Amino acid sequence: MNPAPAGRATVLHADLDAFYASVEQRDDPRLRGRPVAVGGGVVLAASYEAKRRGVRTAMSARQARSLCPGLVVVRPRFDAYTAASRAVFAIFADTTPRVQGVSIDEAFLDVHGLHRIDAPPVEIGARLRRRVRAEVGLTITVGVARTPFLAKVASRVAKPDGLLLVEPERERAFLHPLPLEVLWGVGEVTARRLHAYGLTTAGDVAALPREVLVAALGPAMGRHLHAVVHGRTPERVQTGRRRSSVGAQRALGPGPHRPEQVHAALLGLVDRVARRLRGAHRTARTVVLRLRFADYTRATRSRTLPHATASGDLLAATAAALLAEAAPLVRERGITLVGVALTGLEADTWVQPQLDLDGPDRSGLDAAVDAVAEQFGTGALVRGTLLRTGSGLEVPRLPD
DNA sequence: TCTGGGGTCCTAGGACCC
DNA sequence: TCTGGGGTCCTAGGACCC
Repeated sequence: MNPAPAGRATVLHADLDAFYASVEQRDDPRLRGRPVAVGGGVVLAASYEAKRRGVRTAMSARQARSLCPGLVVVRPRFDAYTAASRAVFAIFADTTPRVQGVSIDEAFLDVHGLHRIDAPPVEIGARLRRRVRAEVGLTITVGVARTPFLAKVASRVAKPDGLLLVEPERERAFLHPLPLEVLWGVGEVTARRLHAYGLTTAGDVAALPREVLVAALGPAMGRHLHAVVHGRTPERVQTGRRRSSVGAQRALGPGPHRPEQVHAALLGLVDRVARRLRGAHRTARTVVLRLRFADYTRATRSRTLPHATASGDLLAATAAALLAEAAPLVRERGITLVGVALTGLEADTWVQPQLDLDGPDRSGLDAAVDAVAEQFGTGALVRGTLLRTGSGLEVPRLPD
């Protein structure tokens, strides 16, 4: 962080506090002021009353209860969280057109240029907090800084129910005393590696040459961390990014599970993600099967198709083939979780469903066209190009 | 401490091509 | 003859985020 960096603090990071738990406390007055965890077997979110007593996300409910005897565990209500998130994001969009959603409960807002007609960034942040509280009934913390990364760290430090501005000339003074775990992107493994070198703060890391970090952590993480502790991260908020994968998974419990059960669970998951894929007007090229076993080891198997598709049948057949390949692993280790992800997503200018025209019923082109209409709606225009018998049809989608 | 469900990005080896 | 270097794609695994 050489001389004071140019640029002004015009990036906001807005992050709802203990989101799921706060929605539960908002909707049920009996939960207010009490330690609350949302989840079933595992804690998905904890209220600040619970966090103060050591309850953490991803902890088992049993462990959480033993740490915090009065803990109230409530089942998640995802519809309520989605609705609350939409309401908050509507306020974001009303604040600035340049919003980058990070997850269901946080976003970056670029308020560069708004101060002339509106107010300084800190005041925009303060007003955002008032509006979210008044209109949605939730508390939100806002960090304001020159870059998204610094704004994110600022909101972490300011939580809960806070507002923190990091002025460009104070970045080093703000960042360097912080424990390195606070840095976005430094998790358990990286923190442990750095601790092994006797490093505990961001400032400790900043004292090291880049080559040392690269040697210790690998090229990407080493370069990233070096840039981070010297305040050199991108200044732009990235709007208009599209998701690059969709997935679903299901824990099956300790088992043992019969192969037909696993197969049926997988088909249910494929059906779900294929629907979401089509709902988003996207197609996918790669199917990834995710497995977890009784010994908590994991495995993935993937297959890339010659063409992107949104065909539920083809995706299901591909996933089933991957599961069949992994059958020996499943038998030996005992499966406890099955998941499917679709990657290599493509835009929806056209789709190429792979239809087996030489299938057992030999139903031919008409049936194939019907299947396309059923899957993609009558808005799909069938061009009718038979690429090769059995290989598929090109189906351009009409513009909305 | 025995663990949910949704994502992003990076690494490394092998195949294949020029 | 026998062996270079670079690039891309695919597959599997891992770290990290909320």
